[in-house]
Amino acid sequence: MSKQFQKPRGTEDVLPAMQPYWIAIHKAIQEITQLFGYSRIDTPIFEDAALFEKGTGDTTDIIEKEMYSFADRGGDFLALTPEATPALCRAYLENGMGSQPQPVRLYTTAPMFRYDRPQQGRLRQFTQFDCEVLGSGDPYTDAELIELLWGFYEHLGLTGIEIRLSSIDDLATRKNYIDDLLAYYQPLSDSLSEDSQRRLQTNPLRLLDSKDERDLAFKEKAPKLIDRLSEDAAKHFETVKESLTTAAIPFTIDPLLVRGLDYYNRTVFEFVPQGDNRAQNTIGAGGRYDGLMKNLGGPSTPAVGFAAGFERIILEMQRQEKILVPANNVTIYIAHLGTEAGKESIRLASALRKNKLSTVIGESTRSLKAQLRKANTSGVQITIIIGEEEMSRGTAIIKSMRTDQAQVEAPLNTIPSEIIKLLNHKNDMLTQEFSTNE
RNA sequence: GUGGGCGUAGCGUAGUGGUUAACGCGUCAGGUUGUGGCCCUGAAGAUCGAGGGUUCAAAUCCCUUCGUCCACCCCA
Repeated sequence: MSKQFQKPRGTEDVLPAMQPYWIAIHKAIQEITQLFGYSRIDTPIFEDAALFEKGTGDTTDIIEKEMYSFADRGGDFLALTPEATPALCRAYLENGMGSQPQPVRLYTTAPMFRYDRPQQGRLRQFTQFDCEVLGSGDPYTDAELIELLWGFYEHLGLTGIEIRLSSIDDLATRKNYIDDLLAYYQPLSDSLSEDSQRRLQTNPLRLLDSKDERDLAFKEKAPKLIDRLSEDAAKHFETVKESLTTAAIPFTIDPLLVRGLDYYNRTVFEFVPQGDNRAQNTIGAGGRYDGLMKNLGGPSTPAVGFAAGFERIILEMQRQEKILVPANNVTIYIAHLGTEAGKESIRLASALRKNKLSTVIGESTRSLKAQLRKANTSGVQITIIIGEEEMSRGTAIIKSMRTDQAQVEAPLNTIPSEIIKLLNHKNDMLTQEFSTNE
């Protein structure tokens, strides 16, 4: 025996039992993006690695240590997409979407890849729902995306989601702020956690994100960017807040909110389930990135977007006990005995399927009893029985599995219509039950 | 990348040095002549994650490795 293969670390099989969640998410995405007028786009699963180095930022962890990059046989240096935004921006630029009516509203769902150590809510291959509004600096679009994402979770029946909102201003102001932040933290260096001492060097904004007890007090007193926004950024932020209030979307201002990717400016936001203390609990996040397109070599084009991770949303659905089970779609099971009946069951199944009736054929190796047992556990509504006796008479037996009605024998060519009649009758009874209950 | 917990049939578990590794669910087959659900009986299915070591003897102790979970880091 050769060894059992295992899926690569940090990947998941989405088994049939989990498909209802995926279907529900895809459906919610389809509905909400349609309501907001977004168009679907699909981009390749791998791109020029430099796209992300320039786009996401070559000092971010995502690029520095987590990117699945490789040289292909022709020597091109490629990467499996670690995030969608740079890829969508590339597609926007490459396909001349800047010449279409602006802004361009796009969404996609795609697998993303990051070489990271897996834990709950963190996978090496995960799936994101991604929305971008390209070609507008209007603060209304920021609010629109937040409203869209809010509506998306509503469609899924999720409750208790908190929106954390902040503004990180534009690059110049932020740079000055970071200098001040460093000036504040530098003298305190010895009292900080090891991680935060490192952050002083690598990513000062992350100081505000520290969970270490030693850093908490300093964090509180640290200067906050949101208190000193530039006039333009402050005005922009005000409009975003007003728009959200108008749309009746609740949010909290989080002055400590920082985003991991270099390209963000002004509006940043995160969606976090309340009462969830798990580490990887952000189920959606995004912000504005007015500088990205220019970084990618295109004309300066303002844009804003978000990403939401399927797997984390599913964890939250389960935490909220939104338990979904696979629907049994099969209506009819054909139990058959003997070779002639076996052939007839193929003809019958074909006829039934042409009538849009979902049908499976029983296993010829099994006894009639075993076939019926199987029909029962698989939850079909109707079992058709054909044996030698029925074949000699040119008939088949229709047996209802969910009601106490006696089984009936009918000529083969009338089976589909008989079954349709039976199913409609049952549906009529159901609607009657519903209406009398009112 | 760092620290810690855990890996026994498809799933959930028992067994913590000593004869052929146990139980429940599930699967499959039977319970007379061609009819499901309940019940009964039986069977298949595990080289106890993998590799090495200690021992007369290892699922059980030790080491390595892989996977997984939790936290950090980071982020969806």
